[in-house]
Amino acid sequence: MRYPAGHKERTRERIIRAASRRFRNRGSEGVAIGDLMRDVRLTHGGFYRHFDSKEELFVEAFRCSFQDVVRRMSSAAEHAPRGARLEAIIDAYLDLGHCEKPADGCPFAALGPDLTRRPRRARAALLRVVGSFVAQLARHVPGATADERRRKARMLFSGMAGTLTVARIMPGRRQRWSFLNDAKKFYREAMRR
Amino acid sequence: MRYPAGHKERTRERIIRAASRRFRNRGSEGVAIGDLMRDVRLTHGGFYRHFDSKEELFVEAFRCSFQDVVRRMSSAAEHAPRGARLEAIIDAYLDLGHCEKPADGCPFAALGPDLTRRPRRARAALLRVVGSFVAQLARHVPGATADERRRKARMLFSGMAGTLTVARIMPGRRQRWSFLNDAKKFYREAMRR
DNA sequence: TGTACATCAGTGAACGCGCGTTCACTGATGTAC
DNA sequence: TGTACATCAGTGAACGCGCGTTCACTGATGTAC
Repeated sequence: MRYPAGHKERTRERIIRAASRRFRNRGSEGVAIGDLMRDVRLTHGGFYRHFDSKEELFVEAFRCSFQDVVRRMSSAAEHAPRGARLEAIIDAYLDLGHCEKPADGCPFAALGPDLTRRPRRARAALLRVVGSFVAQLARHVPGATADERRRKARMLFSGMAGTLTVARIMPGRRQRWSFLNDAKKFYREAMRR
Repeated sequence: MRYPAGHKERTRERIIRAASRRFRNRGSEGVAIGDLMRDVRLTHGGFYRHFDSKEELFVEAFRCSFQDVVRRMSSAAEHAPRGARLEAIIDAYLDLGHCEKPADGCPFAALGPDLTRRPRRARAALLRVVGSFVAQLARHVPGATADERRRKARMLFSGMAGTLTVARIMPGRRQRWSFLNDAKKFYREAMRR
């Protein structure tokens, strides 16, 4: 073969990462394949050696970026003392930096309603991805039963995602900052009890 | 004139209403002007007698549909007994019917991240529209000061909007229903204290 | 070791389509005289 | 009352552009012999 072993996989991965950034920045309709391939120093024609369609790429990109967020939240939790892990995750998710860099952030906050319009099958797959984050949150949420923790974790995720989206509309940095701080307090308390 | 007085205004209004439904169903990029004008039994060319651009229409449509939601929530509050008005609004917003008919529902839950990508000026205008709903909620939220009520109301709105979006991804009706019920309980309690 | 051939990631021209926007035109009614 | 003209919401052909997708081709390397 012309390229070393693993080359194709690496290229595919690079396309997915570039796409996930573009999708989060511009929305699922705002990304042209030509621009995307230019990001990874290739030409548009090569795209179809890696993906059947743009739709397939979108799902992959969502999955990939969501897993990044999960990892980031895990890391925040690990670096916090034992009793403060959930708060560390809340603070990390509602962080001003996260809010101001959607390209690196939670793809649900950047693309949520778009997922709503996908076919049932795709939605089920995307929901499973979201579920992995909820499960992670649930490990840190207080509650009598596993079920209760799961339910509270779902509220936490969906609420924080909506909050991050609202914060991103705010034109002023100060306003965003203050709003996010309120939200941190709100969700910390709401999860405590 | 060829048409009776007020005819143009009525047509403009019809276009806005049709657009607001289409935008909520398909997203801000999913609406073609030709289809839209066919909805109101006109042809695409006439569009520009009413709007400078599709962008202008989008903002108008958002405003219009948001006001509808505010009215619907007002009506829910009015029909509830004095002490249960906030709960009535929460129940109305997180209603399964609302969840399953995005075309008639909250445009923020249907288009939120899209607003994020508009220019600063447009975002400020859209945020003011959202603010009118928050102000309405704040009237019913318990709290020591007006400021505290406002802050809590913001959390309520942004959280419920995110929750509605998540519910819409769920493929099963039963699952949506159960999730929305959890959310109603969650926000009722969170607002109480 | 050398030669002929197969492989396949990537190239870039081309196709087809949809869509936002423009524009000359229509025709019913209002207005000026 | 009657006639000529102005108005303007709506029509539909046309324009231009961007974009998803296809496809014949390239050329470096691996493989068969």
